[in-house]
Amino acid sequence: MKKTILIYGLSLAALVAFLRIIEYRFFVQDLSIEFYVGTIALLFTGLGVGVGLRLTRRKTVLVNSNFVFNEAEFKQLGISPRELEVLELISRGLSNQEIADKLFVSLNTIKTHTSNLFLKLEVKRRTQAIQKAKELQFIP
Amino acid sequence: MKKTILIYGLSLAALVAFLRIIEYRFFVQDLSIEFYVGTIALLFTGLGVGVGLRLTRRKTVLVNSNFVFNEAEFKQLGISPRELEVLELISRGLSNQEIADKLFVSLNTIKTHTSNLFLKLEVKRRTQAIQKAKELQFIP
DNA sequence: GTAAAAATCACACTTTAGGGTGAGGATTTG
DNA sequence: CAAATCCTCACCCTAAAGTGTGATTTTTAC
Repeated sequence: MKKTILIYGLSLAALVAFLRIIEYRFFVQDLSIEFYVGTIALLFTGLGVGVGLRLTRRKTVLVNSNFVFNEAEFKQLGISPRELEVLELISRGLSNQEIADKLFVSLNTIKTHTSNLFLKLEVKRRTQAIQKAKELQFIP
Repeated sequence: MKKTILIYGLSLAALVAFLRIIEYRFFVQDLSIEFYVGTIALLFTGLGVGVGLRLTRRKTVLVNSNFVFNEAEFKQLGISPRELEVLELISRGLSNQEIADKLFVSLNTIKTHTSNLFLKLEVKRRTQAIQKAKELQFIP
């Protein structure tokens, strides 16, 4: 990003300097104003497109590899942190017993969490919960 | 895209016309050339960024919606077409009974399919099957 | 036309998941 | 401090999932 800004500034400065130097010719030769405007417009459109592409390239990568948690929807559904933790382990394919062992709590506790999760996610099964959680971007 | 080009052309034309109209002031008031260059550069950089964003937005959508089935791995595991069908419905969150109803076969048939699937995918649960199937790109 | 693979189903059985209810302890918040 | 959340756990019961074995019928392929 800093490189982009630097290149940008230098391009602008160079262009201005160039125009300054040939300033007298600007009036003498009577090149149309459209020509200069067009040239500048073209140059900076190209730069702008480059910047735009660079901006979205990062966003695209973010969408594909990184994961943006949907905080808004998450809070609206009132899911607790512990429940989210359980949800993630469910999506990894763990059984309730395995989750219980991993979190050092009883099987019944996990069952309670999952029950509450299903209520909040409005689903009936863990497989549906996985689907919905991915849709809502609670898990990658 | 056509709209973009149209807007672009109109912007350029409008700018040229505008400069034409105030052309005499351009020399009389001796506003610095940097000002004009900067203005044009800024304007068209903005437009360029817009174009760049629009270009990549489509690509992003394509990346997210397209899905390439992993035929090679699929054949290697020896999964049958019917099993794949069941696998997909499992990943959609359907129960065995629902799958049976959808495919007009008995619950036991679906159980057999899932059992064979789990063997071939080397998993123990349907939630794990979902995970693995997505990893191997059998399902989106 | 026969062997192999795929699809179908049954029955019995075990394990896991899920629903409902209640309840105690910890932490936060007004 | 009182109310509200959250986390924890128990018990009971039903539903769904998964295992194992065996068998019949299509389909496919050679």
